[in-house]
Amino acid sequence: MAWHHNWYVTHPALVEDATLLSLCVWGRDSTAKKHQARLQPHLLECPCRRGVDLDWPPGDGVNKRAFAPHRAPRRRATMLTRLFSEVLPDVQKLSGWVDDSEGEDSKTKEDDLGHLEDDDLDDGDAREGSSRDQSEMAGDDDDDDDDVDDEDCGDENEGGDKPKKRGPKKRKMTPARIERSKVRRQKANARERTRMHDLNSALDNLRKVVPCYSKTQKLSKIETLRLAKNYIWALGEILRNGKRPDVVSYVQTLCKGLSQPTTNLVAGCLQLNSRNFLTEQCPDGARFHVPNSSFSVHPYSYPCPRLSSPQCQPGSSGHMRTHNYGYGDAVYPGAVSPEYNSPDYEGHHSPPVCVNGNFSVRQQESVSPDADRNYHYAMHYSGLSASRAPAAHGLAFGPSGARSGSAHSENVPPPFHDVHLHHDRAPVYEELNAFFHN
DNA sequence: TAGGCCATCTGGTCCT
DNA sequence: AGGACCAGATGGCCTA
Repeated sequence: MAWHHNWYVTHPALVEDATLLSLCVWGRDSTAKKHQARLQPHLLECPCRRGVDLDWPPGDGVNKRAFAPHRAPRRRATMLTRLFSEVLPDVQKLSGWVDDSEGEDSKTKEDDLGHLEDDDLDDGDAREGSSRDQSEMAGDDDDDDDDVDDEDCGDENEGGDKPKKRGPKKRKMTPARIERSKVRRQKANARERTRMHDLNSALDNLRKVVPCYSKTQKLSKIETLRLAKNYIWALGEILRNGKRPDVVSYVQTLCKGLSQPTTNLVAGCLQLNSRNFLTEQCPDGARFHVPNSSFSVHPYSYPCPRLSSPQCQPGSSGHMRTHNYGYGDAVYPGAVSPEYNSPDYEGHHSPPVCVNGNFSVRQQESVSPDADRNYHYAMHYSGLSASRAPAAHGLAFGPSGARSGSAHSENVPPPFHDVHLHHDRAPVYEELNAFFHN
């Protein structure tokens, strides 16, 4: 459904017609009705425009973004609503709450989104009312001393003889009450700010542990959540299937539902990071070979503007290379050479992600005895190549594994530090470790 | 300039 | 009463 001017147009091909209709109505053109009749079956009036005199296009000085058509995206579900609609079904399946086929999965998602779209449209009405209510509430606040009278007036205006509202009467707003209310509001605002900052900090932490991390080009909130969901899902699939994933399906899983720019970013990271894997594990290496760091296009590559930037071109001082971060010759996904000077890429903050199925354990930089007693460190799906990182290859999961991984612990980048698992999960990872190292 | 993303303010609701 | 959480509204910033 395309959005245009004052209407939702149910078919993109009708956008131009809708434009014409908009202009006719705006210009009080007599042909407006004719156009409207023709388009009627395909139009849905913008809910927030109902009952409002048309003033399109808005003149100078009018906040065009506040104007209905441009506010259309805001009718979409909020981030959390979307998140739940997208993530919850997968999480449920992953955790065994529900069991359905893959085919039904995508259908369910589409249905969910469809519901959302429908709800969004309906929401317009609700919001209109809500907005009206809010403005009335605001009016009450502004009119402080008259609020009780206003309320009574409202009743009289509507019904005349209607009985007065029952319930507690609003207390008159004295200056002291207004002041208290103000202070309360300010405190609430401060709390809300803090709360949102905490939420954002948590999201930042999440950004650091999903497969693609860049300090300067941050994933958006919703994309971070989507990628995290996909990442969890991909890891779950590996556990379920018990075999190394195909690089293509791994990338596809990670990029499922992501926007094109994010897909490019993630694919770029994985392409970069899988370089080692690709050249070592593909007998027909040419298929995935990334010659001279130029990241030539193969059937599964994604065009990444950043990767095609001059900095990334062969011969430039900033061309991308894998980077030794002090883990022997470990190659970290997202890691780039120090020679890659672009501040945009902070590959070393990315978690170890790999498509070759090798796990490794990261040890905290300095582990207190207490921490060591209570936790062992999470396994990461690592980009360590078996042949290039023999130390990592031999790591074991669980407490002993954590200790064995401490050889390079001082080099662990900060983002990994707060990732740890409780001991009661250790057997699972030991089992995993055994599997992946057989 | 439209659209995406974000921060902030705000009022409502629920809970303690 | 007050805090946590939520969602709507709004305006700023950035990018294609």
